[in-house]
Amino acid sequence: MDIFTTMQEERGRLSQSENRIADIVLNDFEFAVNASIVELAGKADVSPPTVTRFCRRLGCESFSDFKVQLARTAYVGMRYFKPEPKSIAPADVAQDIITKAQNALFLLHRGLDIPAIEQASNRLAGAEMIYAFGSGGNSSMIASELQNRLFRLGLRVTASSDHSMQLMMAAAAKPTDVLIGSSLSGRNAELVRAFMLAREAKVPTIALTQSHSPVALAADITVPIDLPEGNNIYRPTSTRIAYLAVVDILASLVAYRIQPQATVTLRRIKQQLVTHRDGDDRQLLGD
Amino acid sequence: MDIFTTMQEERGRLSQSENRIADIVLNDFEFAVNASIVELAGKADVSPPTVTRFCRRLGCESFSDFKVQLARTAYVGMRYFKPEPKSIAPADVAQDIITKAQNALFLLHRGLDIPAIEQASNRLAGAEMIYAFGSGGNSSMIASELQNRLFRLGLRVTASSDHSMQLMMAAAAKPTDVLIGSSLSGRNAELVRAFMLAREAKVPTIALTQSHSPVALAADITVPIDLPEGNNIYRPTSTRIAYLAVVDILASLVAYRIQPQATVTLRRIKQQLVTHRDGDDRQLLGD
DNA sequence: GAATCCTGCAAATTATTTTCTTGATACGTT
DNA sequence: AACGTATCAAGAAAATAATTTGCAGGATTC
Repeated sequence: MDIFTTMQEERGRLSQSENRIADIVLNDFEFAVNASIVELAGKADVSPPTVTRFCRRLGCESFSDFKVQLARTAYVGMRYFKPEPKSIAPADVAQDIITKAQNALFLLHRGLDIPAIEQASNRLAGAEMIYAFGSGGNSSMIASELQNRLFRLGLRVTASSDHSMQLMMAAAAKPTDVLIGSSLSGRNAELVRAFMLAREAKVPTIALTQSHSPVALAADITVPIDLPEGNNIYRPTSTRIAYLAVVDILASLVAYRIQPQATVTLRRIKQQLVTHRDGDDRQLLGD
Repeated sequence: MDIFTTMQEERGRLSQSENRIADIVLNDFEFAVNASIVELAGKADVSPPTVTRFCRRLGCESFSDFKVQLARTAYVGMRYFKPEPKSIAPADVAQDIITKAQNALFLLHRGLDIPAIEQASNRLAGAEMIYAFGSGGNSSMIASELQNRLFRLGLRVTASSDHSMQLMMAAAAKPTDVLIGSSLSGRNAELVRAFMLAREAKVPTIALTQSHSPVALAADITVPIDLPEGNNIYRPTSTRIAYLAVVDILASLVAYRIQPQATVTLRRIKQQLVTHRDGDDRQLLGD
């Protein structure tokens, strides 16, 4: 666990002096990582020993250990508390976007439901046919990414972003198939309907979505992805990056599970690309 | 600049004692962030003052400042030096993928050519029509992402992953249009050809690709994206995430540039989605 | 052979932690 | 209700540990 989370969780259980320290660290992180124990104590209006005790309570060895822990999570974790970019200068915009993306990955990792992912990858690895569903600019990309990643492993996959097709496919699917759907908001009603249909037909379903959302509830297995969205309307979706990472993880696990088969297929695809020299992802298959 | 890069760059200019310190820090990072100056000095077989001088030379205020800097970059930067995941246990695979993705973002940020990005976004903002090209599972995704992001801003865009279409479009484009192409490897010959065609017709071209690659050389403006690929054949493309981030940055800058127009279009699209309730990216337009 | 630079020693300084003590609060007892 | 005791927080001072500075010897280079 990282120190920031710990600090926020412990917040209630701390004494008032300790809370003041926590406040300062949380608010003025830059100051905190650079300050000595005396400076920090001074600013919080407490004595140095209190700071030491504060660090210990948070599970650190010592004050300097605390600072290291702090600096450690800072790069990613901290920025989460910072609001919008300082300016719209290109460098700031770039930094903001990259930071947000890193943050999304950070938070994703924190909240990842490993057992669910494992279960999902097992299902996928054993499926006779996989249907990947998603609509809207973002989820449809996830769906095709699933297709893209899984077909390379020698699996039978089709992706669809078309609601009507999704319903028909869900109706046509067999219990030995798997239906996997993505919805960033978790409120894609059509996808829910497709999942319902699948459920009636005993087709296993996997959802990549926000937990407790309608889509999540409609699926057999949910791989929850819960991230706060930034609020700049021009700046969507570091969330999408988190989804892609999840697809990456799923595909990797499936690959490990069906290793021999996958190697052969990959080699064949690669051969194809090298021979033709016009593909654009030779490198991406490894070299 | 981060301390790791600095350390590696300074490596040659350091004295032997200092080099020994650098070695230890580079190799056993975990030890280094936790050690006191005496411990570190002991392990490197030098005196504590030498360690202090070492830190100063690297541009740090003091030893503790050095440790903070170290811990700071560690989360992302350090992992870069670590090899493949420890095991194929789901949790390790997940961590590996996420770390690699964060790393890609980190390296992207480090190597970002801001002026090029700014230039590119200006061109895009002023284009009468935008053609977004990319082939192969990955770059075609980038192309459609460009389309997806830019059309929301009220720009005229079309994306194509079809070589023949690309050539025809390049031939049909006017000097007031812009052609933007993505190639992860930089060796997509067809894209190079399309760029050549565009050049003849004085159509401005933008490339998202590896610097110094054929594609980069064929374009007017190159936004270089240089990242080392991991070598696990099942594990492609934290690179793709970096490309997406670049698209995000470009789109944001374009948005800022044409603000009033963009707001209106976004509102309209959003209206559309809310009314129909079946889209999946209401949130992604902001709220 | 001179100058420069590296390096460690010892001293000085600074930072951190431990110990001890005080004061406050809560709880149980009369 | 009042008193006493236990418990805990928090600071002061002392002790300890860590870090830095100044200085001098030694190596290296020109």
